[in-house]
Amino acid sequence: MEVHADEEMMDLRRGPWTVEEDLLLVNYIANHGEGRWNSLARHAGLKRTGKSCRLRWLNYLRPDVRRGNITPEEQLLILELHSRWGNRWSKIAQHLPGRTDNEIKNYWRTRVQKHAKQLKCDVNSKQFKDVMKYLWMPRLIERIKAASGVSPAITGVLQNSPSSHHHLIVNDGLLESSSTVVSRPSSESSSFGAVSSFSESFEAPPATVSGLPESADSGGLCGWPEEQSLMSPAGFMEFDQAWWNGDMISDGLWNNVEDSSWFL
DNA sequence: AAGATGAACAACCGCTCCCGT
DNA sequence: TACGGGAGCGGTTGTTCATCT
Repeated sequence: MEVHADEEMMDLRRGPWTVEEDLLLVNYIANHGEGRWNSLARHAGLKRTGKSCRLRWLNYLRPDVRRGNITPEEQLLILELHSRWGNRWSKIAQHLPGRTDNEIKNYWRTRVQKHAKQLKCDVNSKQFKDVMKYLWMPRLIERIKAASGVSPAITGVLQNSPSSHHHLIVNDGLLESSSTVVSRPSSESSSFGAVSSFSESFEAPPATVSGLPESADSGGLCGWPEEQSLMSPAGFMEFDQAWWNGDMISDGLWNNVEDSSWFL
């Protein structure tokens, strides 16, 4: 390949890193710190480009890199921050300590885009954003609550949420106050079947939360702080009305949602 | 048991921006 | 001010591993 002629001339390695290469890089940085990556690569005795060394260090070898599954809290943050900033992976990663932009990008592509594909809609479409906002994120919140109560990350998302909020649902034609929300009116009747429960009584959030933007620019799905929160009563009522009218999510889309448990 | 398929993740590529000269 | 090198970012590709048939 023409493109790699220079690298081949300089006998530069490509592809997966070996244990020996990792050790060389880690030891060099431990002794000399990070520096100019090209010269670092040379001085460390690595036959790699500076770029490759930087990527390996930042995404894999750095001691504070978190490994393992993306937690529901992190998923929720990613959904929210992506809705706010789009594909600004590094910016999003800044708010998920220990996670790299690459990891978040991969998560988005493999999980989120897959779900959009399953639902047969574009990941950037209003439809899919509604599914995220009204189905996926509530489910995540429910899971987080069930697992361990309200986490610091989640309280940040819920910064604008009321400390206690009951949601009106319709079940078999009866209005009742409940924490159960998000289900679909059946095609034959206007009743909600209970699907998920959340938002019942989140603790009052702290004034500031680490790991969250100090100044939000455009408002995301939850839209803190300046946009109306999903968790706010007004947000629910707006959603309810649209849902009741049947124009929130199309039947076809709903069938796809119903058929899958992907948002868990 | 073996091949096919898909998901998850690691790594690379090209572009842009920034900064020093 | 223009230019060149380094660094960072987002998109894309390649590889590995697990699951399915």
